[in-house]
Amino acid sequence: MHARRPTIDDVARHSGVGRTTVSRVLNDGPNVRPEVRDRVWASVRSLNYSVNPQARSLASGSSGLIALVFASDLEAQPNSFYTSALELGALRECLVQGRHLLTHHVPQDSPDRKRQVLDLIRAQRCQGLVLTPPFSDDPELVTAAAAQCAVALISPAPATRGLADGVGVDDEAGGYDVARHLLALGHRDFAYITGLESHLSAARRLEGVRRAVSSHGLDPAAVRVLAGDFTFRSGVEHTRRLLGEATPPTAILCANDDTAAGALSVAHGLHLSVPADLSITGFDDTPMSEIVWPPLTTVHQPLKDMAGLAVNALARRLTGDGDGPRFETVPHKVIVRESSGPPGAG
Amino acid sequence: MHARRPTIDDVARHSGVGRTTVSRVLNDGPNVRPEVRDRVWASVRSLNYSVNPQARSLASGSSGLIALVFASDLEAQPNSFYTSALELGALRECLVQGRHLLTHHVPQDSPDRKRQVLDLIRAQRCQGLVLTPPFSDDPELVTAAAAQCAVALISPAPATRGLADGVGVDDEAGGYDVARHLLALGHRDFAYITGLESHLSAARRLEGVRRAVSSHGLDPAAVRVLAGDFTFRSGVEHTRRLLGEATPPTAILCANDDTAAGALSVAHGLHLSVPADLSITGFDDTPMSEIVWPPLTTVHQPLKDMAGLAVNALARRLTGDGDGPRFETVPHKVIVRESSGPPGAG
DNA sequence: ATGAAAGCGCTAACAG
DNA sequence: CTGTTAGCGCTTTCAT
Repeated sequence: MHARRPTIDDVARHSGVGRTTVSRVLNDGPNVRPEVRDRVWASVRSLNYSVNPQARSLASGSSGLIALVFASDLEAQPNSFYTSALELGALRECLVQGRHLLTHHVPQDSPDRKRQVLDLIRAQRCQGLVLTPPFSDDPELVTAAAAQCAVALISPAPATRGLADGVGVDDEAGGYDVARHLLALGHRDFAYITGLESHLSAARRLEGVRRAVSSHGLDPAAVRVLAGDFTFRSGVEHTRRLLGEATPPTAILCANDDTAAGALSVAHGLHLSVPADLSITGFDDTPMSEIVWPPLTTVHQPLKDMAGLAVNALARRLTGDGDGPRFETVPHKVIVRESSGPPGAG
Repeated sequence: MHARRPTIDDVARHSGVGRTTVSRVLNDGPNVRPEVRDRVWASVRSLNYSVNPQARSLASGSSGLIALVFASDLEAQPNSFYTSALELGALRECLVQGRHLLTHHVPQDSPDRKRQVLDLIRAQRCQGLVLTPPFSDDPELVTAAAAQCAVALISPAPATRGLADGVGVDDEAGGYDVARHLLALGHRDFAYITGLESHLSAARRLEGVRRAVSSHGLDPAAVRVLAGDFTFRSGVEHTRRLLGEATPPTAILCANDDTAAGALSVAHGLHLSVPADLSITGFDDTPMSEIVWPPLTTVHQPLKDMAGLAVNALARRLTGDGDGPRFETVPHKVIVRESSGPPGAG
């Protein structure tokens, strides 16, 4: 397909220095005269040289690889916006850090998911792992992974926060805040469609909702809770059921935007007007919340930043920052759009 | 973090054979007695050995890397569903082929996008490249890339089909088919919101629409054409303008689902009912088309399969299949949902 | 059918 | 500041 690529020795010869010096220049090492440095870079450009990453990894014993692991199925495209946002954020930070990103999708429910993750580290020689929910909630998995390489967690449960670095919003507060928003609008009768129960971060959102309800002097047990799974479909099914009841809730809070979109869809099908007849809220503030009609009131989560911070934490760790595991809370924000309003306006 | 990993020599010693034999077993090579083969595999398992991919690449001179290149910005998440589908399809086939996928996002409008793509090949030692639109339409880029490594194109324009392998639906026929669907419903007055003009595959959809209109005895020049860019936003803006005209069209065809979602959103904002007052169609059949209300009539494109076939073509090429460039047409299908119906029903 | 030897291109001590 | 010397773990001739 093409001629032999120039090697580091070609550059050394071309610029009249030793191979080690070229290596130093390439790696921004110390102890090289500026003059020589320039000469070497000139040779690099003129020969159109670029280091062979495989050779570098082998020699340095460091692959530079970071894996981003999602719990999903290769067949499905669950929460495309959610995963894309994380991936983009991770990719960008990897670029900055001079590392490479491997994206991996591991079946949610696979019994040997732990094995699959560990195999990924082993087989690819990954040096860092970004674990997303619900993997980031699993102390056993996190412990096993952390024994093999650096680990950073997206939205980890409190139980795993001591085991590895982590980034996330205060999910409980996020739930509390949306619920307060609805209470302020006058709502008193709520339903909450949860995410998969294994995703603890989403479960904490419900706790926040309950706290808000309590703080308003209402009975938190009166919040109807339905077990969803983050999908559009689960939003559809549960909302259909809820709206078939004798006294449907006036507001449905959903564990994420996809679920809320499903709820919205059912409301339309029944010719209800949102928010006059029913308020609906999501979580995440993915682009989906602006795409549906009416645009969703939701809780913003800075997903790209979170992934970037996770990669950054890994990079720090890999270059020898020896602190204990640190959890970084990033700010969330209730974004009020048109899917929420005062109840009974219809 | 952990002890030294076992190397091929450890396995050789453990199973009492030479290093070369182990390598043969690992690579399914010939000339190994079944008995020995079994013994080696047993050692591999018992030592929990796995090959070091970096060392293998270096020694064999083959990285096993395939890059999937998107024209987009790291900041934006354009067509998340579209890119996710392609990525998932490519990932799955890479798994089958024992190769690794590198996903790359190159700024659309970057003047040195060609350089960026070529640098990717050079710097990462990629052996194969999957190019998506509009990169797959650019003969200069494709030619330059094909000189460096194997290339496969997603939805290439006719002009690039002779330069590398390609996969895609018949876009012209897709446009024709949706338009026929609307004509059959009784529509006579159309608007078409295009994608970026550099994406030739989307432009061919418009040609198909025009052909359908002509074949119905209507003037194809009467189709109002608006220059969009595949985004939700462009759907919003153009639809707002269209519906402000004295005689708005009865049907708006969009270059993709995102744009159609934007059109839908405007219709809702104006309290028009879809499809009674206005029919709207998309293209791609991403999950978005089922998420919006009403669900979109659209043209299905088997994106995951397309990406898989592209990777497969690369793999064949890399293992020495010396045919000329082959373009594979995959089937499209009009999916009729509720965003299209007879005009004037409102 | 198997093994010995020679690198792949690079980084990393260690000498100067 | 700079070069010399060893490998990193694997595949690949080439003998046997």
